[in-house]
Amino acid sequence: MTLKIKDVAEHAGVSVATVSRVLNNSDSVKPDTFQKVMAVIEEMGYKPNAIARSLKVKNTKTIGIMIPDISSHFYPEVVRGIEDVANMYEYNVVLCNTDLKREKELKYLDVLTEKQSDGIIYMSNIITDQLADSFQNLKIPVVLISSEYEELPTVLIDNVAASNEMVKYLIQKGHKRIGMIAGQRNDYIAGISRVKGYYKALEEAGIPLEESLLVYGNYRFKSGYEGGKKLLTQENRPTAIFCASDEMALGVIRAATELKLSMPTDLAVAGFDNIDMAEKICPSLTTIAQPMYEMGAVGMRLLTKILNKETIQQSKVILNYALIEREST
Amino acid sequence: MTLKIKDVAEHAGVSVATVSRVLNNSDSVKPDTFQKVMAVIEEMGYKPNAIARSLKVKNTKTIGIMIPDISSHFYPEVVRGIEDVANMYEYNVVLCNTDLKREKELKYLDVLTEKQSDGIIYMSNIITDQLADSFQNLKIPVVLISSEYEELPTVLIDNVAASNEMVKYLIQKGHKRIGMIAGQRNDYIAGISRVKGYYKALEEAGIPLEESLLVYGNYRFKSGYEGGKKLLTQENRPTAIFCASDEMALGVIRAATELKLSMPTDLAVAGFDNIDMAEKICPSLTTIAQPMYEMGAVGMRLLTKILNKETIQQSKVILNYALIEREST
DNA sequence: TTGTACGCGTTATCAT
DNA sequence: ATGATAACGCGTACAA
Repeated sequence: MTLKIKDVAEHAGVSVATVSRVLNNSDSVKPDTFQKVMAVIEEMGYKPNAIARSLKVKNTKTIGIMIPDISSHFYPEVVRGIEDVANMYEYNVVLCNTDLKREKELKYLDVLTEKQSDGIIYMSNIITDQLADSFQNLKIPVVLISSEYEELPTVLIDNVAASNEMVKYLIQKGHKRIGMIAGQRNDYIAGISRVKGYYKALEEAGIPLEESLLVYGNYRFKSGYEGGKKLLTQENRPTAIFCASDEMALGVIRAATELKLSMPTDLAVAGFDNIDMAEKICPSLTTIAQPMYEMGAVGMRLLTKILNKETIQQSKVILNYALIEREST
Repeated sequence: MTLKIKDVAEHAGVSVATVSRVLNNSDSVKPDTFQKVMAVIEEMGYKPNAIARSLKVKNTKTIGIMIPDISSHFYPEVVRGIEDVANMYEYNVVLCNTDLKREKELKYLDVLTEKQSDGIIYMSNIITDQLADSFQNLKIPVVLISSEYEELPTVLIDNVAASNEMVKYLIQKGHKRIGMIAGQRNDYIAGISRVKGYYKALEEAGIPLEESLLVYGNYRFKSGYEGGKKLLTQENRPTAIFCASDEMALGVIRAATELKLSMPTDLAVAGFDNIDMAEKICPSLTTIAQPMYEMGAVGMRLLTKILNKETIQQSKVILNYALIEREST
């Protein structure tokens, strides 16, 4: 049987109330008794039971992180940002991989609720109405990262502007036939928005759109590889390819290498995200840097504010991105 | 105020005991009443309070994962394996990034204890005696992954054999001057063991050891890059370099590229781990595949067995590795 | 098969 | 400044 507050109280010759007081150094307790109780706690190696405490105080200092898959790039860095500031505010994080499966999401929402999590951070670009419904019915606050849904608090970058800037940059480099490997069509943030920026840049430059230059992927390497093969084997191939994710850009680089195209002379490749590998591979990758760590940190900070019932001036936080020029263009 | 079991009981016209029974479908409850109670639960949208439950049943269905840094390669995949089987057994995981800092480790150990975690999975190659002490004093079970400490249960691969095999492979390829970028000197698993395998292979082939061909790094890209520069700029440079991690191998590839060496003709490079990028970069990387997902899954499975007090036949699980030949050699 | 009542380990209110 | 005690929401003997 593990030690309880009562055992400490008896050994110290005080009441449990007093022990509780020194534990939370609340109220006023005479310095003498404080010392005495502290000594006994040390000596016995007593550790308070946070579960019992939570039952009483109605918070658990625990939040849930819902992401598609921790083993996919982009997320670990964000999660690290979340955990670091969670840590500063004495929160723990429980990790939930949803694989974007509806049942898993709902199941986790249930479990997190039942375990009385104080809040939830949800990440992944696609939010269905049904899921949003569940969020609304939740009694615990939710913060979105790189997602958007009506009035829910969120932190992200301006995806349209970022992709627009990247395509403009490619145009300035002299490219006229610019292909794009886009994200998913039902993904407002990383899918639709980035295509929008691409279209906008071409229009502004007076370059006609060509349907055959736009293919869709799912952000993963394989889809980039396949999309790259498709774009590069057609007659009159593009001289530059812009990808909605770095992983897909790596796929394009591999495809180009197999086709004996050298970069950036034969082909320019640009990505999106700036995952850590972007600067490590050869050729290193020109890309849009999303402040991943910061997105996590800011998202968690926002959540703590909500949990503390502080007034938040803006519930949609737009972070800065940056175009990073490297060897691939 | 949120719903309690009592509210359900009143609405259903039964006692709280009965409601509790249908919730845990324990004991025997008449099908009629079962249905009735279930209906009320549904209708009211009642969700049990897992905290109160935990206080009573003395388990939380939550385990802690302690790793150095989720944003460093290798870990996300392992964590995914852990989470998947944790999920199967209805456990949740709380993620703890320790940065290998002693105070953070101890702090997390405390918090996990106070929050009554059912178990802990600890990952990171270096375990000090002091930390092991804390483990021993812990009342909750610990499983190690890719670590080793006396009798603590663990899952890992045979690092000596794996590195030995890789170096032998390089020798068979005709290399005589083989450099190595090793891990840390105080790291028994990924540091010392892999050097041991390297030495062994050289000795077995009758190749004399040369001190200048062995440099130490810390598994990260930068240390690989610097080590690579060092090895490749010395007179009579090695024709092959074996790295104790893929990240360091990527560093070597970058260094070699900058020195205008082409792979594998001028230089062969081999890594260790088989992180997902290993097959995506150019040249793709020859490496030792550690079954990362499986290591996590098996580790968690081991923990559930311990938690269920099942008898475990072996507390040290050695998993299979594989040498994967790719373009870099 | 169902209900009553106690206990899980805390915190917080109200006295003293 | 300190102590007694009632919650917190649930599971489970023990009774019925």
